[in-house]
Amino acid sequence: MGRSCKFIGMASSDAGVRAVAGSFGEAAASPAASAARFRVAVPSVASRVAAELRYQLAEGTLLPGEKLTEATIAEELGVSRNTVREAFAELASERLVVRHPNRGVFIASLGAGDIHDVYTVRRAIEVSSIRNGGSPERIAAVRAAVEEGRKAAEAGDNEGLGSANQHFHRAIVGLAESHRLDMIMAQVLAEMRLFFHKATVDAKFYSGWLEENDRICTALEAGRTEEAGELLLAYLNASEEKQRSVHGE
Amino acid sequence: MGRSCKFIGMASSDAGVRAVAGSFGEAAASPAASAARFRVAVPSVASRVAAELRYQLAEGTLLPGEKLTEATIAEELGVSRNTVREAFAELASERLVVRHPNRGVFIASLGAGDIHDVYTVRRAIEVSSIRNGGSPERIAAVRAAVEEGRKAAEAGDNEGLGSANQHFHRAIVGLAESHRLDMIMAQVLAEMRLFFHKATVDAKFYSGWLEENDRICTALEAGRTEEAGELLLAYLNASEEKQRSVHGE
DNA sequence: ATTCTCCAGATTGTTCAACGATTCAGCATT
DNA sequence: AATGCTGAATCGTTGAACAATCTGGAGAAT
Repeated sequence: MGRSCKFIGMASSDAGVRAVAGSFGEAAASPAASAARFRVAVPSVASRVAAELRYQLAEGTLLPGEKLTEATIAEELGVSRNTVREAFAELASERLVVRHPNRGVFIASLGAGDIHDVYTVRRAIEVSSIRNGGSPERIAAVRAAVEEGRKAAEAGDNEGLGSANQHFHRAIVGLAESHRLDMIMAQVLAEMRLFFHKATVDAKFYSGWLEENDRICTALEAGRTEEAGELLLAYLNASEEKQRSVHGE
Repeated sequence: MGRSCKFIGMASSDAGVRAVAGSFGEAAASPAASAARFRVAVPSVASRVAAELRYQLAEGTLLPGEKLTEATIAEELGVSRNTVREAFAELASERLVVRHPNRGVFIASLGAGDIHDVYTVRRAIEVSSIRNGGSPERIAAVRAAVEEGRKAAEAGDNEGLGSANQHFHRAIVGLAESHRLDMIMAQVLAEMRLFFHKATVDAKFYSGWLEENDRICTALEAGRTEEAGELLLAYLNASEEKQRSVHGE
């Protein structure tokens, strides 16, 4: 019986579209796709299920370590078990869930080692991106993220503050104008979001990096990319240290 | 009717195992998995199908742009269409195939833009890894890859030469001891393999980088990581340029 | 009391068959 | 030549089924 598909449209911002965006994002790559450039992006049901789960995951409805039962989710969302399975495959490829053969899929949880690992990736791609500078437009995007953070701070919007920080770092990676780097960064940030629910938004946690971001951005605008890279690196190291202290060990 | 599963075991070296390795590779991350640490790694059928396709892809049996029909492959490999579908999802997440909704999946092909993109990723993670040095064991692994290349050159083994080069660069990323960076590198290399079939192994293509690798490795061993990074960066830039010239535009 | 064996219940992995939806190519129409 | 239609092929999704595997506990053995 076809149910009401109540989860349509509540996809998590960009995640839901990405799966489909990938199918026409490489217009230059596949000649056959050049004709259908403006295809209407209607994500498959599987992708929407994945998006819904991503949403609940970012929202904190689903907690790390929790088990996801195929049948349950299939019924809850009114889709076939097979479709849920495809959604799981999608999420597993993003490391948001872990598959244990014959046991099921569990929401991923970052261990102490993973924290260092994630920050290693961030150091690699963020510092590399900023050291090579970027077009004026891309630099402007970085500045915009700094402004966004400042406004959120003034408004006392803690939620917006965290999101602005993510925009800042995403904008930095954006300097490189590399689709693949953007994807990697998005994935890493998604993994970290999973984690932030433990280290609940700590007021002190965000203190300080507002001006830090400003300084980094200023150095970047002035063309002192080497200095910007150093500042960013220092920030990432400090951030990792903070995370580690918050998260035991 | 259960067929003979003739493709069991012919998985492409590491690719086939990786999907499963991921399910118990994070022993520290998921506490629940600690008990079943030594589980026998029997990849699911879907993973084996994916491995088989990866193999044919690396082998050149399947060419970029080619279409993969679900039903055909399902019959050829004696598995269900649904399973093939899961395999496709796996490959799509690795960018080895591209999904066109309602049209099918096609073997990915790298365009001019993708080349630059891929090299941007490599510059970011390889240079970052080498600049931070690494443990003696990891450095020894880099040296081993250089030796492997030298021996292959002496033996006139062109095939082994290319593979040694990949080992070299993988060893460099290995310096960072980051599982995620390793995965990213493996994926990027897999993508490039797809591409090399066009720029058929050109003798001149490999000329020069043998000593280049040696010099990079020597600098690394001497602790001159900054210099090693510069050399590596120069190599990557030159390599990208070569690729671009070979590949039109 | 601890360990071992074994069994029943639950969940996953995989297959199969079916149906609507979408695309594509060829042909007819204007 | 451009447009619109029709039919075949393929994809997306569903639902049901079955074997394989895991889980947890009851009972037996030490």
